[in-house]
Amino acid sequence: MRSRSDVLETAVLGLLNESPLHGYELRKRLNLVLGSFRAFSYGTLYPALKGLVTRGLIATTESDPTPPPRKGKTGIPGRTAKPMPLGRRRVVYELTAEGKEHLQSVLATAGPAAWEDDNFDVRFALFGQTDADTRLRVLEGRRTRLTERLEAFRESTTHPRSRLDEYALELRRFGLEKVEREVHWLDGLISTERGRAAAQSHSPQQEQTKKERG
Amino acid sequence: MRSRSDVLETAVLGLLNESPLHGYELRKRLNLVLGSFRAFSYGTLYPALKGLVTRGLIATTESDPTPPPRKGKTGIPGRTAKPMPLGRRRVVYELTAEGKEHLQSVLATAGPAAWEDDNFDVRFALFGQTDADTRLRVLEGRRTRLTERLEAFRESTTHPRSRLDEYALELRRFGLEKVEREVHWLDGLISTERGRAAAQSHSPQQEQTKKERG
DNA sequence: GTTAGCATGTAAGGAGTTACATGATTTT
DNA sequence: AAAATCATGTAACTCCTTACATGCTAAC
Repeated sequence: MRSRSDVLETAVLGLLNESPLHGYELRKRLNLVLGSFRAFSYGTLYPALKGLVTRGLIATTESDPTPPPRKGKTGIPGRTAKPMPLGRRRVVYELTAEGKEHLQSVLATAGPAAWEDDNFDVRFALFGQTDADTRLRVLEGRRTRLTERLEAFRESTTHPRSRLDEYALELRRFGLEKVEREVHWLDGLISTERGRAAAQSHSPQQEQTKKERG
Repeated sequence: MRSRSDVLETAVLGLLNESPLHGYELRKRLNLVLGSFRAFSYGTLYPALKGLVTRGLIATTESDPTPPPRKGKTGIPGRTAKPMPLGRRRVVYELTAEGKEHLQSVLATAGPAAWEDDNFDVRFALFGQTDADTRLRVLEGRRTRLTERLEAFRESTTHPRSRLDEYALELRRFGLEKVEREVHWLDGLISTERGRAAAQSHSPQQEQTKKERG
């Protein structure tokens, strides 16, 4: 079974589902969307794309070298030993039918794999392609996970196995605060999602009585 | 040229400088001090300790099995020949003279290696063993680093190369907020350190007073 | 006319994890 | 007597980075 990171794979699939892209552009988008906290290099991206092609989840469409191809030289002179002379060609990737299917099944899961540290950010970034029910369950799962961590954190503070000095304590305090802030952030998101779910479930038949009807 | 992580190495040296420890205990302390955001496994720790021994920075002192020897068996019958059959023995590590020297030189550096994401936490956790001048410079260096990041972040938002959807934007916003909070945290620490430095320069009792500072 | 950015890839290797192997001691 | 925890270690593997190799095109 596929267990691990999948972060890059999911991110690539998610971005390509929005529009086909070539590797270079893909990397920029990746690092924009997952902004600053997770930057992948080409040495990671290209082999990963290769793997996805092999597994049939994405397909390549070699594009013409630059849209205006007025320069001749298309004939390839003499030495053809190489598998296409590298250069300003672009290899455009897009999802296959299986790729779309796979992505949907990934985005529909709401288990630990979705809310653990490594994966949560990507999954959240792709919430636009995730259904409302799953969004809510992922947010709640993450919230539970964080409060568990908070619990363990506080316990180890009240039962100190060894004394920490001033600075180590301050570092812990700040770390705790970060987690608390994320929980608070999640609370806001969760209530927004619940509001949306309520509005949506009433919407098809009857309009929710939110502001009007006073 | 030692460039990389060094995180574990520095952390180990720092902890052993406070008191000699055996591997198992060391790991627990490590994960307490660097709490939750960086947990190392034995598969990482033991080889690292081995390496530090090889490099002469730490030395082992094989301890008697179980410190409280009230239970018979204190004598330990003719052993010593074998590398000791695995079990409840403890290999206690402590810093050598070179190890102490090395640690001091590491803790005295205030360059990017001290304030980049990977290393900052460990360096901060060891501020209790760092001199005031270096503490301040590390904090300021980190602050500058973070404000640079903030700048780049905002620029890429005001010059959007591609539009991000609602959730991706929210993720970015929250990420930005985290960085802003850390800057604010640093501001508090920096002013505390400055206050301390001022107070200390009035009572030049012990400790080093070297360095100019005009 | 040279620098900077675009574009694609490969090879070597570092840092860390999981799973395994072994066994003693404490607790239930 | 079983289970948990203490304690040390190794082997295989994963993920990712750096450095390299190649060459086009735009801008200064």
